[in-house]
Amino acid sequence: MKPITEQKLANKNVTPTAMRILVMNMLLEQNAAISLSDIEKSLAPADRITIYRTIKTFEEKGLVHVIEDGTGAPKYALCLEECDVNEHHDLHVHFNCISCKETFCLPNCKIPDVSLPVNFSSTEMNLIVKGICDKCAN
Amino acid sequence: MKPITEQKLANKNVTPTAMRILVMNMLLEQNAAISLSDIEKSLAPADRITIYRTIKTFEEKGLVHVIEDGTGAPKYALCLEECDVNEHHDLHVHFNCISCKETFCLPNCKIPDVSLPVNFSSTEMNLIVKGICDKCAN
DNA sequence: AAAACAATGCAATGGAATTGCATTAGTTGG
DNA sequence: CCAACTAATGCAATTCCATTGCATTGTTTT
Ligand SMILES: [Mn+2]
Ligand SMILES: [Mn+2]
Ligand SMILES: [Zn+2]
Ligand SMILES: [Zn+2]
Repeated sequence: MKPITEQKLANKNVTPTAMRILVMNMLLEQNAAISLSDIEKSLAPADRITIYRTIKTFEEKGLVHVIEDGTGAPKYALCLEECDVNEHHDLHVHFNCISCKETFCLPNCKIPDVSLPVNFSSTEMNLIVKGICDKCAN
Repeated sequence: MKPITEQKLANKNVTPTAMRILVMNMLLEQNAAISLSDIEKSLAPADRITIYRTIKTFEEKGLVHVIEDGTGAPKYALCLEECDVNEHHDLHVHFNCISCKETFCLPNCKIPDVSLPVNFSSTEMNLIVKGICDKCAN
């Protein structure tokens, strides 16, 4: 097992089983967010439900965050270290390229403050930008 | 048929059938976005698939916009007049209250500009804010 | 009225999320 | 090391929702 994989799992008290190591390694290799079925295909013939539960566990433990990019299929990407069981802190923008269909985390692109109507208070924000990514820009 | 209902449908060249009038009236009564199953329950025993196709038609014709609020069930709300077949122009923030679970359009709350990384360009943005709404505030 | 087109209702399909449960692997106290 | 317990897995089954096919019905056009 790569040391980084081991560390990621250990940091969040997730016991490093074979499947979890496979999924974590796959997540570490990505430069875009991936869907459950992406993982299933890549890890076939591994059991679909075990993958599902692995991702659920990762999500609960603050290892990955879900990105609803409007394409129908939720995508997953590794969290920053600061995330934990109780709260995710990925307050960055997510970008869905309408050309290559990839969804990226933009960790340096923070969600700006918005002034809500009076008596509304916010605990969480989610900004999806659609457009053309750098690789697809002509 | 209420004149406003008739007008909404006529404006977008949607022929006013019985089902479409029912659904449009229901949408007009709401002060929060509603899901397909909300409509189904409210209009029971009307045919589920016809409701589904009605909403699809409304969406395509620029009568309603979809809100993916992260709750799993897509919500629908009436568009502003400026929306049309080719493009929706509802660039406002959507708010999902974690207390009452309702999802609201905040038409006066525009999505702020974000500075994307170099060579990324945006065509569309979607901002969901979660928190406590005015009615649920302490 | 006939033909053409649009909308509907019901059946059927398809896909993905979720759960139940029996089995297997891993951990811990004695 | 063994028994007892807990965690993780694999497979079947369920549930839920979106979507399509098709025959029927309603509407518009000529
Ligand atoms: Mn992210
Ligand atoms: Mn809206
Ligand atoms: Zn791209
Ligand atoms: Zn509320």
